[in-house]
Amino acid sequence: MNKPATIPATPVNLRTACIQCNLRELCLPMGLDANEFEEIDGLIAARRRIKRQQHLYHAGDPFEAIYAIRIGFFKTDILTEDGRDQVTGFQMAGEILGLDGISTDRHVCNAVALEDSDVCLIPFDRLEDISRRVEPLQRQFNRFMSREIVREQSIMMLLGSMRAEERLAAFLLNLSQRMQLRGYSASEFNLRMTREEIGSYLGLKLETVSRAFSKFQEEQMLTVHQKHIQILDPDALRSLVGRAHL
Amino acid sequence: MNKPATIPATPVNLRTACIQCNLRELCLPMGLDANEFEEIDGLIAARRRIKRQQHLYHAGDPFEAIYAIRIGFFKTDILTEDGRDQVTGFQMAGEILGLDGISTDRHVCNAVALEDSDVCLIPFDRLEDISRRVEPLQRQFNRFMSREIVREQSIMMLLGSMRAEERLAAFLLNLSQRMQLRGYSASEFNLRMTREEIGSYLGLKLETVSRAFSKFQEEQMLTVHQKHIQILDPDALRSLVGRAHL
DNA sequence: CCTGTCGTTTGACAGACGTCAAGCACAACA
DNA sequence: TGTTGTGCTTGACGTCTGTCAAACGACAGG
Repeated sequence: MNKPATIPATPVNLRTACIQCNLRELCLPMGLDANEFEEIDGLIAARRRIKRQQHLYHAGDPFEAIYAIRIGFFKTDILTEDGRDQVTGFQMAGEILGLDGISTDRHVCNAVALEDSDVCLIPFDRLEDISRRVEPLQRQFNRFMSREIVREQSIMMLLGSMRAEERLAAFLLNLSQRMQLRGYSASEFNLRMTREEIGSYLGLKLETVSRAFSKFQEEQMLTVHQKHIQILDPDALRSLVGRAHL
Repeated sequence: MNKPATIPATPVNLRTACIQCNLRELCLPMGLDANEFEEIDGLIAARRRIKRQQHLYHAGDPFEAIYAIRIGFFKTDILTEDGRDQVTGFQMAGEILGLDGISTDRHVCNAVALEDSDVCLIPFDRLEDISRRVEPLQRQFNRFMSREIVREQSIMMLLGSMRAEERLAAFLLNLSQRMQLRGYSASEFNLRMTREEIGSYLGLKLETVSRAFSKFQEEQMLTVHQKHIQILDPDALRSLVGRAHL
């Protein structure tokens, strides 16, 4: 049995990592042409395998690289000295981890795998370097940063102006849409996180999340069994989110 | 939609805009040396004067430039179709507006001046262009994007895990610190926004904000008269924020 | 198979904040 | 100086969500 020492050797040819990756149209190299793919050769320094419940990085770690998720599912969270703890996001294949570390040269949050995962390690100075030569990569990277800003704004909206059931509905619809983008069913999937983690992300207690699930099930909007979700009436969920509460 | 008619002519020599600007150590060109200042010549395309209550841009406007605030104070907010409205941030001199527009080529939120203001218009393609040649500018810009991500994460923490008084305390301390950075008093300043805008930002109703102010005043942490704030006991505010609620 | 643990569900209750309403302060303006 | 409007304060009350507690199912280890 081979225990992975540090960064496990990968048989993958990293020189063609992105070209061969079937996530390339979701991920950083989105929209690059053949020539440009040549140029971003060497963007990926390594692959790293992270087992369930392991950290990819910790808050406070020096920031050296960002990570593109190839396979798996992560959460990011922050734990403050006074014991406050909050999940700041859930990330899936094709999404980028670590952008918050750029500002202070240290990671601000923890990144934890919620299932066995596989990430591409992109040294940040290398990314900056190549970005200066490959305009579309620069453009794409800026878009990713901005997209993260927009994503967080929508969480702010959610936390600031929605009630429990609206929050959960918005959360499920968002998950559903991201699953679909990756070729999975939009209506049926398994949650990778606990009720407590959902609650933490949505600014709710786990009991409230659980009650909301039960309510949705009573009202035939979906079925829940453990982590398995089947959305029966997405429009009902949408109308929940889209209705200003009086 | 009251868009400002044109871009008013400015007598300023824009070729030396940043060099002569006393905000340069807070703003994008932070840390650039003399040579690099030469190179970012022409980064600023124009200045724009925005009167109180006027929009700098609207949600949905095509994204072409970001804005550096020279003088003044802004809020950004989002108004959804269903009538949900939320302030997503308050920005002061030296801070950058418009980063959220990069991802979709359209502005996501509205930017409204809360007092007569003056901004530097930075065409985004020009910024990208110069960033490719001037590494410190690229670096600095990436940091600004990342800083915005971190800022929003801290709002998420606030909205997700703090109670009303803690939120207001955190808000006031943040304002205070930013005032101080700009050479103003950390303990005494005027709010530029209404209770309703504060509430919207903090995910609270204006009455709750008002009550929290009154409570703080009763407890001698500060004095409030209208928009004038004097912080008497910053440590008391800090301990409010830093204490996990049981 | 039993047992302990963890995640979840559900109920009863309490408290923080929202809602609604009235009245006040201050500024703009006639 | 009076009037009007906007923003703010304060009170009474309702409700959503948090808190505390009990019990259940799934799963892992002995």
